[in-house]
Amino acid sequence: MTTTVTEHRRPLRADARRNHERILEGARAVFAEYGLEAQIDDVARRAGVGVGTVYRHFPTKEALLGELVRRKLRVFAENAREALAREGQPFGVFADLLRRNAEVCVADAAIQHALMAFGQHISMHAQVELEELNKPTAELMARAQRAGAMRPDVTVDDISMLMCGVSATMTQTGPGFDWHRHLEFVIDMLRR
Amino acid sequence: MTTTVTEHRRPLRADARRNHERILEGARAVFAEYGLEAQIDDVARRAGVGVGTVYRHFPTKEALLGELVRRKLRVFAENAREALAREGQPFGVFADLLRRNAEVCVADAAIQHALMAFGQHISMHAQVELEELNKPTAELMARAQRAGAMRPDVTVDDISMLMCGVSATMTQTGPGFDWHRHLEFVIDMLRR
Amino acid sequence: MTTTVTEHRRPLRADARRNHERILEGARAVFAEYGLEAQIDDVARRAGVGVGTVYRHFPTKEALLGELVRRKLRVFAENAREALAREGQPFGVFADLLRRNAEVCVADAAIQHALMAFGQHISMHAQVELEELNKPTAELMARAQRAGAMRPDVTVDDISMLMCGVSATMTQTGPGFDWHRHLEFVIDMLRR
Amino acid sequence: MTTTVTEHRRPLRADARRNHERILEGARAVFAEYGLEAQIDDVARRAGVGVGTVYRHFPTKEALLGELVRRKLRVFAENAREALAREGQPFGVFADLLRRNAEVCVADAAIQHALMAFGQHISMHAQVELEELNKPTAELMARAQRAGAMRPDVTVDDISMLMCGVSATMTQTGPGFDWHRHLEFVIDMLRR
DNA sequence: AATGAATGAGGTTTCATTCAT
DNA sequence: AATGAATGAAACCTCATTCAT
Repeated sequence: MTTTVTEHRRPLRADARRNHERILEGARAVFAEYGLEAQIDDVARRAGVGVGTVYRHFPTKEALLGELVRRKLRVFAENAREALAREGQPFGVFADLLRRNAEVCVADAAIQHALMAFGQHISMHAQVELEELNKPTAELMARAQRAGAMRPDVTVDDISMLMCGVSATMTQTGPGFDWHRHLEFVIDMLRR
Repeated sequence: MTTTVTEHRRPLRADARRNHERILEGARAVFAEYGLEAQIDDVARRAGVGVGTVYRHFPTKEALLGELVRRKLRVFAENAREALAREGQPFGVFADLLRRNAEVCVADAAIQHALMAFGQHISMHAQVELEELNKPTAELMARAQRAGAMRPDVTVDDISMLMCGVSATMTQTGPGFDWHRHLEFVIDMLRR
Repeated sequence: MTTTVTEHRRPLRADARRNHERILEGARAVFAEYGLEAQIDDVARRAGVGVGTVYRHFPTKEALLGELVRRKLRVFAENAREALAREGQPFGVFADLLRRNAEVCVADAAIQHALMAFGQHISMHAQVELEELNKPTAELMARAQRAGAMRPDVTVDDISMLMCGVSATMTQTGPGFDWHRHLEFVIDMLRR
Repeated sequence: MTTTVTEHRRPLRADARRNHERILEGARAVFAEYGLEAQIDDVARRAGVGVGTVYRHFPTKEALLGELVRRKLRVFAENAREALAREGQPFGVFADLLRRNAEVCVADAAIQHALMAFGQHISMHAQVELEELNKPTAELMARAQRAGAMRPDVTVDDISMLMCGVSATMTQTGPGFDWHRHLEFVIDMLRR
């Protein structure tokens, strides 16, 4: 696990960095529990800091959500890089990566809401992280495609798009809605 | 295309029904334009009625969205019944139905947001409409499956789930996000 | 009991007069039940007519309340005239009148609220009825004062004022609040 | 006159307490001027604070009125305790207390409306303050009664009830309505 | 740097009154 | 004359954000 500390102009004081973490963790928790309508006050309370402190670290609610999303993307990327180092059937390795990242995702379904709600914005706020994720992902896909185990016309962007659909399922509780099943359908879509 | 007039307890007065329609149309329009954060006042203004009138017809924003969703589902169902009457390759007929309903969907992508945001609730409020849609859909699928042209393990609920994923793509504007492409992936996967 | 039909420009049609009565009775009932914040719609529903009809008969909510108050005053006056015709100890007769009118009052405590809330206005809207009440009351008081049984400095206006205090007690539910007791204190105030 | 500072869980910050006072004073003023229908926005404007601040201090209009009433009751109680320490004829001291508290009352007659309108609730929200008032009042009455200068059957609750009646007179502007006169009737009745 | 009180634009909702049917 | 749908000003309340301490 690499140290994924947010890059700031100057290095934060130890206590400031501790607060930064607590806020992010608090945000994750309350958004997961109450959805996106959770208030900044709730985040602050959960994090055990004042609202002002939250705003010192994140200029807006959107920025806070953005950071949560970016962190998630970094975890995805980290997993992808690990997969790259793994031995085994290229398609199986890739499918396992999708399964693993989906598990990461479902941990706080609220981020899904964020991903949905902010939609277009995300791609702007997380350009860098998206690329970091796409690079190893593309390589894994190329391997599977060269091995003839994956549809040759699928792209990394397609994966984002299809996984976004799986995320949508995570946030729903319709009858027969089961994201594991959705994910396996997606994996089937990619096969051969 | 049958006239899908909303069944109400008592038949509404002519002017009331006209307003009912105008409100729904206005709601569809502003939600499409500004997303779910559009306000009831906006809906009223667009519909050319007073706020009070909107509240007389729909006690809450959720109720209004619910009715929009139900209407959409009724159109889906109507299309499904028509498909049932059509001649041709069962799988092709079914795939065309999915394409056609997706087009209906994209017309006002904001309703997608509603379907996402309200998620869990919708299925409760639209139980009847969902069944009306599922009945002919299931029959179409059974035909295709009997003809050996569709995966035998797919269910109607799977279709809802997968199409919900396609809808998610409609609301996003990521790089390489293209719901037509997403839909064709789904259709390909369902084949055989 | 005299026929206390409201004087209107032209005599109302039979059904209109019936509605007039039903509205007043409905108003009395809902104001008694829900207090002054009861809505005109509630009055209409209770009366079994449309809102428009209420407004045809009473131009404003205040006018409706005014009429309710006037009716009450007319009953008071009627009771006072009856007391005038009665034999017996002048003070006792007067005290009984107060007791009887208080009972009329408590029947719908909400009118009390009206009397409180509208305060100053009432005297303007019910000038005539107030005089009709004051005339026989003054005579009864004069008798009791001549008999040396009532404080000679008490006036009719004092009675209004003191009874208004008793009414206040009716609307309260404090510990030890008992309007019967309050009334007897008032009667004691007037004695000798 | 002691400084009657509101006891709170934690001591409020200096500025918060200042606002607390300003809001209460603003409320007193606007309710006095416009009656109970004055809006929270008016209170805020008069107090020179934002609406949100009013809501932070008092979650509802009723809570605000409740506090105003409690403050008034505390002043009454303070006066009662002072009377207790005074030399002189027990009945005279008591009568003067009633006159003095009535003057306090009339200062903002609108609170009377509050006492009327909210009626039943107040007694619950001001239990403590009421007892603080009743304790010294009961002692003063006992003295006067022992001295044979006051009706022996009158209780503290009776005083509340009768003064509530006097308050009602303050809010009315009928012809001949004069609360000083009403109060003297009450005092005369209590004598002996 | 941290705190949490203050802000006030903006949202929802109500209801006396009007007006088309 | 009766109806009840429509109106919209006004009330209430919330909450992202700012700012004094």
